[in-house]
Amino acid sequence: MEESELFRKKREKIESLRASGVELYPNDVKVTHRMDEMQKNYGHLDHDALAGVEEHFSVAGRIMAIRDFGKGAFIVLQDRKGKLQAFIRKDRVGEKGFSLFKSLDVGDIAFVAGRIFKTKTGELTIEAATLRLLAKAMRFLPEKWHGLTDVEARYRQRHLDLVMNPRVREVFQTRSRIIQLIRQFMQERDFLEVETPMMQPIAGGALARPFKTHHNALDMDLYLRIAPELYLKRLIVGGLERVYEINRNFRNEGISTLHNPEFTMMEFYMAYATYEDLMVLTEELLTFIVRTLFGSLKVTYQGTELDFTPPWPRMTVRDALTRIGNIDPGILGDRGGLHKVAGGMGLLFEEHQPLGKILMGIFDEKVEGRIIQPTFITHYPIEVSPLSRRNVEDPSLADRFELFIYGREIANAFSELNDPADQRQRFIKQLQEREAGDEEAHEMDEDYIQALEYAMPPAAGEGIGVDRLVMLLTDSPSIRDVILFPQMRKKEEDKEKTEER
RNA sequence: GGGCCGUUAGCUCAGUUCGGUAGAGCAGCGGACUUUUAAUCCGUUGGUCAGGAGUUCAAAUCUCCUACGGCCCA
Repeated sequence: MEESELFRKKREKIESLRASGVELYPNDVKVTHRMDEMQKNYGHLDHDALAGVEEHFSVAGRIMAIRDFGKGAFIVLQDRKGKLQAFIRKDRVGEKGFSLFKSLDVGDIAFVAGRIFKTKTGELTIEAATLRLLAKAMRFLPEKWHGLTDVEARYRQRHLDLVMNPRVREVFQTRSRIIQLIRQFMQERDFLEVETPMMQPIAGGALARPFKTHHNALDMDLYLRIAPELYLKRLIVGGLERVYEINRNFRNEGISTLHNPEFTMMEFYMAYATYEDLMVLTEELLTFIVRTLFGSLKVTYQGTELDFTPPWPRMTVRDALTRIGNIDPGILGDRGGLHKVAGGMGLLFEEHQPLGKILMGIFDEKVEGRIIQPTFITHYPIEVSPLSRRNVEDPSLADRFELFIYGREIANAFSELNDPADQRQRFIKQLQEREAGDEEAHEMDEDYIQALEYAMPPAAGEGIGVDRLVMLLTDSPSIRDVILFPQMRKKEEDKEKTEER
C-alpha cells in the first residue's frame, strides 16, 4: 500500500531520532504508582499540603496531549486506570531532557519521575525530574476531542478504541469483574470449575448449527462445540455432583446485536437439585452480582429501569402466550389454529413440525420481546427440550425454565433427563426431525446414552449467557460492545491477499 | 435473505438538493510563548472523494454493479 506523505515524514523524523542515539524502545524503568491512586490519594490536597510531600513518584503511560509553552510544557499521561498531568520545565529536566521532550509526540509511551504539586488551576501534576521515552509511536492517534467513533474502525482496531475511549475500558473491566463474581459465587457453593472439549465428534447439548473442522492426524471430522452440556453431565455421572464451566460456544448462525458466532456461556450442573431450585439460585447469583456492582438492585439499561429485587415473576409458556402474547387459549392445542396464527405473523411451519415448535415460534414473535423485567418462563414443550426431564403431571411438558430480561433470553435451565431409555427415544425423535430437514435437530449420541446407563443422579443444570448479562450490566446496546474482538467480515484488500497466497 | 442509511485528509465532519478547479477543525510541519486544561497566536503541508463501470464537454455529486459497516425486518 502506498504510504501517505504524513507517515513518510513521521518515519523520517523517527529514523533521524534513532540515528541521533535516542533509544526508541527501552525497557529499564520501574513504575511505582498508578494514575488513579495518585489522584485518589493526593488529588484532594492543596498546593501547600503537597509541598510537604517529599515522596518521589514514577509513572508511565501513553501521551494523550501535549501543551507546549516554549521552555515548559504540560503533557497528559494515561495508564490503565486514569490520567495524570506532568509538567516539564527546561530548568528542571536540563538541556538534554528538554530536547528529548521536544521530540515526543502524542501517542508515544513515556516515563516521568519526580515530585507532585498543584497548579494554579488546581490540577494535581507531577513535575518531571526525569523524563524518558519508552516506546515511539509510528502512527497518529485519532482526534483528541471526538476520539474514534467510527464503529467499524472501533471493532477492527480495538486497541485504538481502548486507547481513546475510557468508557470502553470500563466495560471490559466490568466484564472481568462480573466473571470473577460468578466464580466467587459458585466457589462459595462448592461448585468445581472444569474445562470440557471445545472440539467434539458430535455437536450436542443444544439445537444449533455447528462449525466443522478436521483433525489431520486422526483423519476425523470434529465440530466446535455448540454447548458443553453432554460433557458436564458426564461429570455428574462421574460423581463430581457440582460443576461449572465458563467458556466459549460456537454457533454457525447469523450475526446481530445479540449474536456473535463465538460467545461465552456459564453453564453449571447440580446433583440432587431441580429446575425450581435453580430459579432461586439464579436469583441469588444475579442479585449478588448486581448488588456488588451497583450497591442496589435497580439497573438502568438503555433508559429503562430493570429491577432485580427477588422473587422474580414466574409464568408458564402457556400463560405467557395468552396473557402477554394475547393468543386465544382455545387454539393452543389446535394444530390448524396454531398454523393460522403463525402464518399471520409470517412464520411458516411445515405440516410435520411438532406443535411445541410452532408454539415457541409464536412465543419468540409475540412474547419474548415484551418481557422487560426479570421473569422466569416455565413448562416448555417437551419437543423443543430433548435433554430435559419430563414433567410428572404433564408428560408433554419439560421441567424447564428460561430467564428473560429486557426482551432477551439470558438463561436456560432444566431438571436433567437421566432416564437413558427416555433419552434414546428423544434422540430418535430428533433424528426424525433432522431427516425431515431440520438441520438444528439433535444428533444421536450413543456414547452419552451409555454414560447415562451407569446412572446419573437426579440433577438440574443451567446455561447463562455471559455476554448478554454483561450487556445489561454495562448498558451496552450491542453484543459487539462487550466482546473485545467481535467477528467481522474480511475487508476487500484482505480477501485479495488471501487469494494471492 | 429483504429494506433503509452510510463510506470524502491520520481522526471528526462539511460539500451530494440543482454536475462546473476538493473544504474546515484537530493532528502534522515551521515559528512565538515557563502554571496550561480541546492552551493560545502567526505561517503551512496533506486527497485513489470505498472500488469498478456508465451517462456527460465536465461526476465526490446522476445511474448501475461490487465490497465493507450501521439500523430495522425475516
